Amino acid sequence: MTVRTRFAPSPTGPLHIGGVRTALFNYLFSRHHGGAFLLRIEDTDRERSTEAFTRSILDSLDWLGLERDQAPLFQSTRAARHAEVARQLLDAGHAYRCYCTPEELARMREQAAAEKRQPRFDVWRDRDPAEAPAGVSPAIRLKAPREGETVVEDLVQGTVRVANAELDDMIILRSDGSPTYNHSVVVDDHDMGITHVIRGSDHLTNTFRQVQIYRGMGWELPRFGHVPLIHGPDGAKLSKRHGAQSAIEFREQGYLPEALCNYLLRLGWGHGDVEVLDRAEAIRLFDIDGVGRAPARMDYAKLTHLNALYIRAADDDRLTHEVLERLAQRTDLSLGSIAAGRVRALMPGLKERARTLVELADSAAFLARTVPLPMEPKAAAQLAPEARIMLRELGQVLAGTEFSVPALDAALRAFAEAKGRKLGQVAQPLRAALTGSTMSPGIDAVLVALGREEVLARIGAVG
RNA sequence: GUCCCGUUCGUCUAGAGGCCUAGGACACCAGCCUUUCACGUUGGUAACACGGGUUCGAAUCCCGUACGGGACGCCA
Repeated sequence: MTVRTRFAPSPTGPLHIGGVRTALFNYLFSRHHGGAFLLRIEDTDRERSTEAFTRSILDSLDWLGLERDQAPLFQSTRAARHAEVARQLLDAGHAYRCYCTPEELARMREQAAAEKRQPRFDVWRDRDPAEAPAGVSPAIRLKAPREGETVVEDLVQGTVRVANAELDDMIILRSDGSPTYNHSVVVDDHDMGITHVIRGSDHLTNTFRQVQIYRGMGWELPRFGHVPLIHGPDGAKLSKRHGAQSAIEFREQGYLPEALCNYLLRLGWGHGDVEVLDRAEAIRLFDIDGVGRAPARMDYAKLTHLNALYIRAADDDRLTHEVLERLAQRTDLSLGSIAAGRVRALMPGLKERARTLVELADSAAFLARTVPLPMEPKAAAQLAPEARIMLRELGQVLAGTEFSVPALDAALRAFAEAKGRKLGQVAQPLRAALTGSTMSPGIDAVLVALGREEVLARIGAVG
């Protein structure tokens, strides 16, 4: 049997971090087993679903490199098929028409709560349809079994069982003829030939009821795998105050997609002591049975650490492109081809020090400034009168030095020695003059990236 | 409230009855490296929720308790 998985988001918001992980697990699982990974957009809630969110989700999946094997299926196009299946269930006696009003349902809910049991909503289950009130269009309810138990062999949660007496008769077709979530999911998963349903564990209890539809239709069950949810650092539901939540936000905050995927993969799944895995390794090693059962907390610090690793390993041209795009958003810089060249030239030194693309761009900003540079207070402190005098002399030396790292390094050391100073006492004022900061990549690399003309201009501006 | 699921360092995890004096990673602390900041490197603090069983032996199996999460919609 060829494995077919799917990711089925509803376009009522951007792709959430939990969704990213669910999509990733589905993707990795299908790739690991040489199967297919499909996408279904669950846009049956016409009120809240938007095209913009659909696009946004698609963009995020592309950004993450989770490519699908077929064009997405839009659930809203399948209403007729859902109704058809509901009709078949009705004809086969597995479902019935329910004429309850919302008020009656509320009353049943209350009563069940008072009796400390689950509501069943089954008053029309055995009632004569002839008693149906005129002018009320019925919803269609599934007949849940009353005796025995339903057992789900979950790939993640293990054997999960519930007494059938706990099950209610859920609605599969609303009174307006539209399908409910639990119904359309089953029909679509079946029709799409999905073999493995990997989704958030918030759907686990739905599964017991969905199973009844498969049984009623005589369809083969897919395997289920319910992965635990992601919580915020404090164990509570992930919320805005914790930090980024959607793929878009992580992207904006300068995280690389491969770092986010690596982090999310390791969250709730482990393979020995392996912490860093690229996509190929992930596909090779991932399997659903290795996923833990307990919810995991989001740890932004660990993600950031992983991101730093991936930035260091990333291609310089790619990073330069990302940085220039971010710098272009800023109004305090003069970004031209010269500055772009400097960014590219200094990228090897810059990327060693940045944990996110935001930090990387910030650290490169000085390359796109014009004199006089804005000075951080600590940098200004490096430029005492005698330091300025020293820099003027140093400028004269640099005017005649070859602009290569070895030559500049030698020149700087010779200069410091001649002045009876430590190298740091020369490098720090120079760094301040050139960058406006006390932190930067190695000073030789900065000199080379800036070029002689700009270096002398910046030294002149503080002298 | 009812049902389902879970619980190893602060966090993510390794661990499938003896290999555990419980390993790794992040974070934290200290040292080294050093032209700054990082990186790197060396070392350190730190966990089997609790209580009963089973067993020669339990982090690993069973039961209970506590705590946490999820689900209980004509939402998805």
